[in-house]
Amino acid sequence: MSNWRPVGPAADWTAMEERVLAFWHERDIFQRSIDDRKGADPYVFYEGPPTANGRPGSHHVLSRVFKDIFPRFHTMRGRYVERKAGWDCHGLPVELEVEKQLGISGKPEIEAYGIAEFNARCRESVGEYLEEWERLTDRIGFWVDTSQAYRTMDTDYVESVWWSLATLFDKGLVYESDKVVPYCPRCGTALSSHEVAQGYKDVVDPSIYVRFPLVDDPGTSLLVWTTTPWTLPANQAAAISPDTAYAVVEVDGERLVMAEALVAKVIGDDAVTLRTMPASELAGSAYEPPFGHIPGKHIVVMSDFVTTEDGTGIVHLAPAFGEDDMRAAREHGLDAPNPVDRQGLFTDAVPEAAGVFVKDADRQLITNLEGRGRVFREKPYEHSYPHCWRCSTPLLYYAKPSWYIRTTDVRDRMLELNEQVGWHPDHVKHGRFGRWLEGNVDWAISRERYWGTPLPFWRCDDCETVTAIGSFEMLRDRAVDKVPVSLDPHRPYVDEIPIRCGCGGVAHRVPEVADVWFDSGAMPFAQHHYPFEGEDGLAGHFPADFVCEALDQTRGWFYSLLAEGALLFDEAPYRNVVCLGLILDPEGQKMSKSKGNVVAPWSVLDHAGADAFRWYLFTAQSPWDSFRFSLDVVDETRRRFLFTLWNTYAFLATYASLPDGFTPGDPAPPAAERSEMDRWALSRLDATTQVVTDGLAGYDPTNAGRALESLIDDLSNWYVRTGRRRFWRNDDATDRAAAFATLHECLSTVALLLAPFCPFVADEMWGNLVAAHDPAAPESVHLADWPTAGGRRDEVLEQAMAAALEATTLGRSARKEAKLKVRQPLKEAVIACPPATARLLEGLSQVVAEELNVREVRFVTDAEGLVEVSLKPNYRTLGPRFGNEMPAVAQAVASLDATAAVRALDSGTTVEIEVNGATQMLADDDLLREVRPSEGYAVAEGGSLAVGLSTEITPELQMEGLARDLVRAIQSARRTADLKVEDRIHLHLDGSGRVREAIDAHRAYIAGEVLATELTVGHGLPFTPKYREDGEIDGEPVSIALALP
RNA sequence: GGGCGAUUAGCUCAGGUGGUUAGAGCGCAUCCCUGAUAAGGAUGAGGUCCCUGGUUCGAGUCCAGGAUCGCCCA
Repeated sequence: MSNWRPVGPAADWTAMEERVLAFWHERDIFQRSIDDRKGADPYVFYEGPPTANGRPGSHHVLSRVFKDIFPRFHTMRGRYVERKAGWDCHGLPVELEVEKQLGISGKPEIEAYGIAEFNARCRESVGEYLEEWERLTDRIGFWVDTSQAYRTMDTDYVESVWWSLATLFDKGLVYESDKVVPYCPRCGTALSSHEVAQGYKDVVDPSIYVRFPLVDDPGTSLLVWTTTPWTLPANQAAAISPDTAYAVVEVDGERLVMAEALVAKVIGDDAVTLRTMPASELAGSAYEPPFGHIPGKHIVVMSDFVTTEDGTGIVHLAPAFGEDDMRAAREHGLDAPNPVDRQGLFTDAVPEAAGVFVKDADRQLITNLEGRGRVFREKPYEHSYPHCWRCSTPLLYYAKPSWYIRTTDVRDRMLELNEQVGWHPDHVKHGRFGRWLEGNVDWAISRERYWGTPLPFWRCDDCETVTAIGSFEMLRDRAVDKVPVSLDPHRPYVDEIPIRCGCGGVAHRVPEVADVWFDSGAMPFAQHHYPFEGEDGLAGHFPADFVCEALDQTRGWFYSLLAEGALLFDEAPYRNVVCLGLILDPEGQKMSKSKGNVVAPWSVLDHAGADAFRWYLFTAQSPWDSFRFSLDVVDETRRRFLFTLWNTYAFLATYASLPDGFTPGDPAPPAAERSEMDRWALSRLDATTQVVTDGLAGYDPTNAGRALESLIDDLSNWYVRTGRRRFWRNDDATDRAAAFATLHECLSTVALLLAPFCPFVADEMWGNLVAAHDPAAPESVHLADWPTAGGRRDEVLEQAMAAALEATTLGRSARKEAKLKVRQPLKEAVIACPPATARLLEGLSQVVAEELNVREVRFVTDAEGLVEVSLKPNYRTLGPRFGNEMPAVAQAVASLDATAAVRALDSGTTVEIEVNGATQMLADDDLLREVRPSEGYAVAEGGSLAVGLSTEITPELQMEGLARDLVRAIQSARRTADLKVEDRIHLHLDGSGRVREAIDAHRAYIAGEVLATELTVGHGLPFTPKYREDGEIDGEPVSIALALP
């Protein structure tokens, strides 16, 4: 009793996927796949939390399917793989979105609106697209538990983050410092270096060469170059390079001072150098500041950071607006006045531009300078300048107090830990990521914003001591007033909870919130509310075996995870990292809404389905390369791979379900006793199982997938195509059983191997191939164990099959050349090849004969005139032996009598050649043979063999060809008449004399092929036909009539 | 300006440790097959392997320099 479900064409792939999805939900397959492995060795996966306040795009599908494939694989391998989803909730992106919704902008307007209400809106906003994210996650088959998702805004999560910040504070790793930081005046907050990294843009700024007239040397000016004219009002000094020579040059009657090396570049050939001096001579000179309102020393100082790569070798110092400037100012005891407010507007200290945004003030400041004859030259300067990664406002470098984590303390440790991580691609370890770590600077973690984890630091109003609060319990203990039971640990509520300081005073929370990257870097412990819950701590949850994100996360999540892992646990938080490339449009341009080249994931899913989408992403190229993505490429994937797979599967299911078919478990000969084709298929299967296993274990789905694709191609286009007859109306029941058992095992195993890649079709196949027939088998492929290679690898056989394939290819080529169509049988094919190849091919000559439609395949390997032989040197063996004598060797080989040499080699002796006067012996291995049949055949040659076809068509062969044409015509008639494959018919034929002759000669063959239980010939129909047609074959009239018996 | 990566057919990509006809798919052209059929297959055209130099008997592959593109950083 067979339970085969009919398999139609792969027309509606998405409907199949929806069906499988429903099955998973109904039977709770995902949860069971985890629960089944409870107690097993855990395989830890961390979900890097996306922010769900926007629609998911195709690039999210990329990372989500890569996050899916390895956990699925390791689950099947027997590991316990929990998969907790997560959502990043805090941060500027969310605040900005809400600002947009509310139609407000900037901090003053937010505060006017009210922080409590504003944060409430933020909380709502992060869930806005949650439903779509979950729907997409489900539809692409990303198995992750969204019902237990961690959210960085949750009270428990925040408490864990507090614990970590307080721990670091108590270790002395947190400090507050006045530093020049990249600052977004619109958002009103400093940005961390990894945020700055995301916002570089090429812009054109005005650059000017400004005169700083020397006080003691009227008519002489320092020449200073700057690309930020707006910083000139805050000028405090001019810096020069201590190792550089400076020159006084005369230009158009004035004297200018600059680095000697830059004179030609800046002034040109007109410059007349009056004298040069060492930097030390220039140091200490006083000059007239560009703007006079802000007091300062306004002298020349020496500083190491000054170079002569561009500019004039004299740098204007505005300590409030540059990191180097600030350091130099400290060295030389200079002040750092800051005439710019938090919105980036000039204060009244700069009357020329009071109230103007600094970047907009450039023009009027330059005009002002020009009016006073201070501008030597102005030219637009194109450079890349950092912008706010969310709102695109140009960042200012700006001195202000910020909170820092002393990551530089663990820099070396992070480098050590990085050594333990398996990076994919591996060059990231010492390249992009390693170099980034080497240049580590302290992590600026404070943000003067609203929607984020509040820094758990309370500063005493009296003694200014800072206390770090590491838990809500501690907060309750220390709070001046009673803390509500349902505390929302966000602003403004925590701001309103003063605590008692040790000095007896009262402390208030500092106003800042934490960098969102600190939140996400805390997920290994915060997602489990560590250390507040459970005895086991992080056992089984740390470190991760595997994380995966886009390559740009080297400075983002990959870094924040490692930094927090090193600081808190002295351990690398992940063992393997897979980096993913960008999704680009077909022209290689970044997808962006403004360009209108975005491919929405839903359009791909609705049209091509999730399996095709996934397969494309896994196999198109290495994951870290960019994807030139379009619907077309996914569609091509589907046609090429999935349809081929489906056809093969449909073939098996269709024929197995016929009365003479097959039910899994039917007795079949052991693999070793099956035919060459079967053993070859099983050998290929075992080889592929090994490659796919190794590939996935090594985080290389690309080569694993490609190996699988090549197996499917072999099965479809060689094993099934050449073996179709074995499955249907094969009187040899043993052979039939062997064929079915082989193909069934191959496809069942393919379903297992494919399960992590294309979980839908894999489960669909599994259901029909395995689960439907075996009550003991898991009902879903995702509950099954990963297959192991069966040890049936036979490399000699695989080599032989490759030769057989080559022989058929060459034979077809020869047929084409001779214009002999394949349906016309020919007498023989002659395969000329070395004896070793012939031995390989002998067992497969039947297959070759059928493919080429020849009665006989003959091998010619000797040198008796049937073949022509030529010899070439085998460079691989001879090269190392003869080195630079190789040209002479090649010449000697060419002049050998090939026929005699081959005869000698075949009889086991060696061949002598003379190289530069010395006699050398060559063995069989040292010479490559090229053999081809002699005259009288249509020949095609390949690398190691040549195939000749006898071109003579005897009347007998012609009859046979005609009979085959007839069969084809009758089969076509059967189809037109809408008969079932297994319907028996009465058949009546008529035609010319030659046609009748062919029918007489091949009567049994024709009747057998077309399932005719009765075959009559001649005029006048002996029955009422169900269908009839008249036509021509090979120019001969033919009429066909058929009826059901 | 620095780091990392890439550059192979019209397009998308493969090409252990150097070895003498550089491969596949798509597209194109010409065909074949006909009970896997709303499929399948073959043959062919198409290549200065980015450029220049070097190492070597021999370089798509190794080395140096350069060009272009991308990402990251200053």
